[in-house]
Formats: sequence, structure tokens, C-alpha cells
Amino acid sequence: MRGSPGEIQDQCAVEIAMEVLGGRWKLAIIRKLFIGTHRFGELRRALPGVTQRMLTRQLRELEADGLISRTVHAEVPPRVEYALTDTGRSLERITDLLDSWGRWYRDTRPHRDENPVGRA
Amino acid sequence: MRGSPGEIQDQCAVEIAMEVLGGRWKLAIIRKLFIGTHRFGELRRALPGVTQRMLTRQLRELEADGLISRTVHAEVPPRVEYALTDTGRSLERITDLLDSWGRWYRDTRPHRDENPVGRA
DNA sequence: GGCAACGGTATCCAGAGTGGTACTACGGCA
DNA sequence: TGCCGTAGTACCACTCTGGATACCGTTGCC
Repeated sequence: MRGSPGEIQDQCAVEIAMEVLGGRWKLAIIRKLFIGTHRFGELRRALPGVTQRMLTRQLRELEADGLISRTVHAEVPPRVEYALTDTGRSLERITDLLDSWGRWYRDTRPHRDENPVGRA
Repeated sequence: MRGSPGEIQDQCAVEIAMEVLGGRWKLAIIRKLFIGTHRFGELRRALPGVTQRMLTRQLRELEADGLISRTVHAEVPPRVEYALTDTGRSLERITDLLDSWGRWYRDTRPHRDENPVGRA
């Protein structure tokens, strides 16, 4: 993923969206932020399995892509709040659709869940 | 991507969708197949930059996930036709939305295209 | 003084994903 | 007999993602 953006315009723009959204935790983060502003630790607890490093990296990429905003409060225990930007909020229909499709797909093909290693 | 599906159900189902759609060429392939049935070579020519190996693998994964069907015609020059299944066609609204969002995003943030290496 | 909480960063590492090249089987054609 | 096209497969290599672990600075608490 994240190949050369120069060639992407020849193709369909779905790849642009996938470049921005195609991280292990990005859509999960975005969906959490639809609920409201979250602190770093809240996101970490809300996303079981994510490491600090990954969360940091995904948040930084989302911020660089303009989907979320990062507000640092210069307090003694550092407090950093993440919120969706307007660009991030514009993904609501897409994430909703992906979520409902994913749910429908999971119900339609339940045998996929029987393989604990996914499919290498 | 493609982590353990066992944990995914705790989270939102967007990850299931991303598991299925999160390949370099998958959405591009799907969008081509919305036009109609394609042969292997047609897809290869329609997707500049894809290698035979990658196309084969992405097609096999899409087939394993039930999004496309593969029909082999036992002819002398081998002929294999790929088409969307009903499951694949159910992605039409999502790919349309992703495409229009990607287009809008590209127009909103044109400076992203100025970096030829993406953003390592 | 030592430890914890917060929000990270640095370093190292494994594996998935992706890509290039070469090679295959098959029949048609020159 | 050798070469072409089709639809791949095999092997090798590389990049990038994702993860584990350790560490940082600050302040409050014991």
C-alpha cells in the first residue's frame, strides 16, 4: 500500500481513499472519534491490542492526512486530545457502510471465522 | 492487516471489510469488473503497473473471499474469465462512495500529490 | 528517594505484502 | 523446429507495517 500517488490518478480514486484509510487501526480510531473527542489513553484502552507505538503512528498519519486534530494541553500530566476534523467527519457514511457491509459479510460467510489464523 | 479474525468481532466490522478489500489492487479489480466480465489479460492491461503474479494473487484472494468468480474455458489458448459475484456486486455503493470521497479528498488536498514518494 | 501516571520516542525485529524475473503447458503458425 | 500468446507458478528480494521492549521528562504521592 501507499505506492506512488503520481500514478494513482490514472486509476480510480478509491486508491486514494485506501491510502488514507488503509492502516490497521485507522478506521477503528476514526469510528471511536465519531463518538467524541478522546485522549490518547482512552483510545489505547478503547482499542484492545493496539500498542502505544502503533497508536501514535496511526494518529500521526491521520493528523498528517487532515482527518483528525491533535490538541496538546500543557498540563502536568500531559493531556492530548484527538478529535475528527471536518474531513474526518466526511467519512461517516463510508465507515457506516463499511461497518454494515462487514457485519453482513461476516454473517453471510461464517465459516471464515473458523480459521483462527485467518488465511495466510 | 489480516490479523486474527477472532478478535475482530469485539471491534467494529469495518475491519472485516478492510481485511477483504485491503489489497493493493483489489478495489481496482472490483471496479473494473463492475464494467463487466474480464479476462486475465484484459485486467492486466486495464491495471497499469500490476504484475502477473500480483494480479493472480489478488484475484485468488478475491475468489476465496467470494467476491469474484473464476471461469476457466478449456481452450487451446487458455481463457479465464473473472466476474463479480452477488457478494462482489454488493460493494457497489461502497466503492462508489470511496471513489467519490477519494476524488473529493484529492481535490481538497492537492499538495499531497506533490510528493512523488508518498510519505515514508 | 523511588515509583507511578501520562504521552509519548528509540531501537530492534518478524512477517505480510508487494514486486521482478524466469519458467511452465498447450496448441497454432511459419 | 522454433517462436508466440495465455494464464499462470516458482523463486528470490525488498519495503513497509505492525509489534515488543525499553526509555524519556514531568509532577505528585508515599
